[in-house]
Amino acid sequence: MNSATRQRIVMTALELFYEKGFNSTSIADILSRSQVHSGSLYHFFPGKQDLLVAVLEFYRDGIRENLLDIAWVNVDDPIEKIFALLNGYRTGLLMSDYRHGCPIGNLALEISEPDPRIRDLLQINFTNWIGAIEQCLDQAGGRLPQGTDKRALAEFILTTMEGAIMQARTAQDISVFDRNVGVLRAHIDLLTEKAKERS
Amino acid sequence: MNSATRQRIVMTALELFYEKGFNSTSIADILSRSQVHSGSLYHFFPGKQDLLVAVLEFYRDGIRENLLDIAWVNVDDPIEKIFALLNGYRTGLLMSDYRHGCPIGNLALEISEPDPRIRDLLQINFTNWIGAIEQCLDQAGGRLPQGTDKRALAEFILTTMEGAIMQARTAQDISVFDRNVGVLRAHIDLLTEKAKERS
DNA sequence: GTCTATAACGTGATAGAC
DNA sequence: GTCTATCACGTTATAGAC
Repeated sequence: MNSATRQRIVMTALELFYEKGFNSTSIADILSRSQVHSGSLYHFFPGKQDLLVAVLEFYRDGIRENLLDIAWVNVDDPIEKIFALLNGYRTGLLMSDYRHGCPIGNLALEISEPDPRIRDLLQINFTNWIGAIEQCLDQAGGRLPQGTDKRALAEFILTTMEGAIMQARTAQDISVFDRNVGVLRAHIDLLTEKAKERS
Repeated sequence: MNSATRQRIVMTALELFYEKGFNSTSIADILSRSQVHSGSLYHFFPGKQDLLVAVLEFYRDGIRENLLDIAWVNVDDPIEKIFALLNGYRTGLLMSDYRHGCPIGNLALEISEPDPRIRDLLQINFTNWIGAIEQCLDQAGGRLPQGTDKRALAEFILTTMEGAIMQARTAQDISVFDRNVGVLRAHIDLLTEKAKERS
């Protein structure tokens, strides 16, 4: 079930979907980059959609070790964890010359009529990301005003990330990303200031 | 140059790109829905990319009358104009059963290697939108703290809109859109409160 | 499980009469 | 400018030997 070939296929598909999008990636692209032959691929995956499912499952299962743990190395403060994660996407943009944004976000906008498996997997990936941020906000506990809706704020942080990436990619200019994150930082600062006043 | 046929082709392409995306829309789709024959289409447009250019030019040239004027009917307050515009996208999501997000945002994420014409047109469409919001913020003048970077805030509002749409579409749930707009509203309220303190 | 060969289809695009 | 017919190609997917 998890042969080396299968893994290579999934990782290659992941890369290509990330760089070019799902529709613009052909099976032939995947075959040539992964050095696998058509028969092998179709042995593991009935069709292209199933390949996408496998990729989304990989993201879902690896969010901790492939994303969060890497971004949070040497970062302890829960608020700074949030900005460290955003900074990871910033680095991805720069390193890839604006080809790599957020893999889930790209797919979420590209797939207009997803089959239910795919829609659910996109959603669970977003939900897990939001959940991780919400945990940070919970840990930041008293620094936020009483009654702050931490779930809504976590969703808003995802929103900021996705929107900032979209604009930076289009402009091919990181400064718009930085300004967006700056406004988010300003908002969180206003919240922490407000929390201090009360105490 | 602007025959009825040409217009019908452009409007049909606009609709289909909006609903299904650029790559997932075939020339055949456009021909059948617009009731035009292949020869006519290729008479006006050398290729599919040129059709996208025409669509993006239509958005660029019509932002005032097709978007802003409609959203701002009976809305005078500059801050409320911002939320009225966001509410227009909310309505679009609901009316289309989450198929219609932001046409520019969708294309911006879908087109991974745009030719320069297309990238420039995506960018100018974003810039015009941001500029309209910035004008609102300028009009709201003294209600914001001195030294507020209104351009950055306008970019951030676009970010909020795009991210909120992305999440609402994926979840097929308008409440996440509303919560995102709610956090944006809270941020702007905090800014106006802060401006009042000073005076 | 892996390989080669190829089928079946949809795609963007063209030719040429009218 | 519009129409029909069709090409050349790339696509997903399959067949069948090994």
